[in-house]
Amino acid sequence: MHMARTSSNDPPAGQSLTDVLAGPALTPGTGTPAFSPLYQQIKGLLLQSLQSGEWKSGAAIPSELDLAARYRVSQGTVRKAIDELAVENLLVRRQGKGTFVATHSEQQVQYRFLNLVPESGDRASEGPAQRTIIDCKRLRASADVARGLTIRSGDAVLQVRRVLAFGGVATILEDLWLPAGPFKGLTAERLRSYDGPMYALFEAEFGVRMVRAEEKIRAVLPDEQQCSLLAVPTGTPLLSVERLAYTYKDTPMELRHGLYLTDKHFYRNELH
Amino acid sequence: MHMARTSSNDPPAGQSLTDVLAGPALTPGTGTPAFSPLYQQIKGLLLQSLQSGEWKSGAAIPSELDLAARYRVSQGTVRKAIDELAVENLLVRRQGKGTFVATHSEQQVQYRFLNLVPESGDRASEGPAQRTIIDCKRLRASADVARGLTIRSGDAVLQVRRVLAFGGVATILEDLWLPAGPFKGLTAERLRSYDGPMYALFEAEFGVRMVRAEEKIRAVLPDEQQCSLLAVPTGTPLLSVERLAYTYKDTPMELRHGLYLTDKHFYRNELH
DNA sequence: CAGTGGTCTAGACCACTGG
DNA sequence: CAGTGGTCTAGACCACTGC
Repeated sequence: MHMARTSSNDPPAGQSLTDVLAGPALTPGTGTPAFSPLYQQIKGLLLQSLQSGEWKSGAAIPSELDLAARYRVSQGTVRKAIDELAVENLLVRRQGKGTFVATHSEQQVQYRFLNLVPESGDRASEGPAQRTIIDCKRLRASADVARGLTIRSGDAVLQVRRVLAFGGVATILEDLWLPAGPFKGLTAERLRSYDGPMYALFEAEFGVRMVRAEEKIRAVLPDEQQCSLLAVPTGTPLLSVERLAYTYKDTPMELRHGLYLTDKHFYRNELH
Repeated sequence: MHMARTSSNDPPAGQSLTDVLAGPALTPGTGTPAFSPLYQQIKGLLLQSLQSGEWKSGAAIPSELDLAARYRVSQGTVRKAIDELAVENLLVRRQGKGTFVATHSEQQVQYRFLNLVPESGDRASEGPAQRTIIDCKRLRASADVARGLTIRSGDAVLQVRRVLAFGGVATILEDLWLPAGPFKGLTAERLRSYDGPMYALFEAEFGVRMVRAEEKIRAVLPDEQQCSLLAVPTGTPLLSVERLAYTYKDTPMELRHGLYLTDKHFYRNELH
């Protein structure tokens, strides 16, 4: 078996890291073992603890020294693993306090996944969004929805429709599709009674943390129903935002289609 | 003067880093000196060398060991500085070869700042864009343009208009505004004769490297002229993409307004 | 004050590239 | 094979938090 480390720097005997790893991690199709740095393996273990729910949303994970002892590696190595998870927004470091599991239920990151901002650029000025749940239905996945969520066509899904308004002006119309399994018990009433971002509710009620998402954006003209829900005249161009949101391990957990009125707002993006 | 390091770990006497730094780096408004880690200061020096043109686009910068010797710090410290610049896409690391100044003139990153992708998701399949320069005029900055580029209203700017087509289908109509100073001598002919991304030409001809950009995206309806240039019927919704591109030191160097036809393409974005 | 993350060093060794 | 970036360790000390 290929090991990441075979030098004299190996930790003293005991339950070494390689003992708890699954296998040699071969690269399929090549005869050469895939080199996997120790910190990447640690990262995988941390990810596992996150996914398994060992550490709850918003809670502190063990200190770097504790983790180093647990995995029998140096602090620097777990640091590097945590660094990457922090960059990916799965963990949040707070100097002097500890390292915490990222969550959608904090004021400062309320809109982590919403790139629509008011013309002024200042979200605080327009105040919080007014959320209106239109309905929440259980139905069978269409081919499109099934493909997005990588489930079988016809599998049970929940469809949520809602409108977001800012300063009393309806601005976003959204349809969401969720796999019925992980979100069993979700109702329109529950959605209406929850005061906070939907992803925060998903964390709290269903233990589902959205970690990453991809969006496909187009310009479209709304149909009659969409016009009436957003209270805009026909012929008003809207942003169509199709989002696929993933939880850990790149598992798609939500398909979302949004229509954004970009009259007084715009979709902000940063390029690097 | 506040120094980042005052411990016994200080390097031996000689031209230490603090000798070459400008000042104490106070935080305005507070009486406490701003703590600036060594690697951040190194990062600033590297940035300076990039900005001054000491290292050309695409060229290798000195090795980590060389830089460590130059600045009299450990390899790990310059490593951390380079790490950040690599994350920001200012530098590119290549194991075994060296660290290079990022450039827009490489095949693999041709479309670093263009988020429009074909429906298939595969850019290679549609081949390279056909670029048509419509004109390149020298004129006086309007209030809007001046505000974006943080110059004075009425200052000389260059305006470029072009159309990009994919597979023969006009898809993007763009207007660019550039400060006339840094881009002195730019003509429509020069733009037409250059085979490659415009930002690559900017690097090669004017030493201007675009490093970062912000985009504001809206859905709009094109006017008559825009319709004819893109060969779409009136009433076709288009993506309006307003980009402000920056070079080093957060200096805005280009204002760009694009209209994207999202019929067979979409604007792709990743959320974290 | 103890405990946390953050910085810095010095040195060893590994993986990769090219002559 | 020498030179580059990449990993890992061990240990010291700094900055920040909260009791």
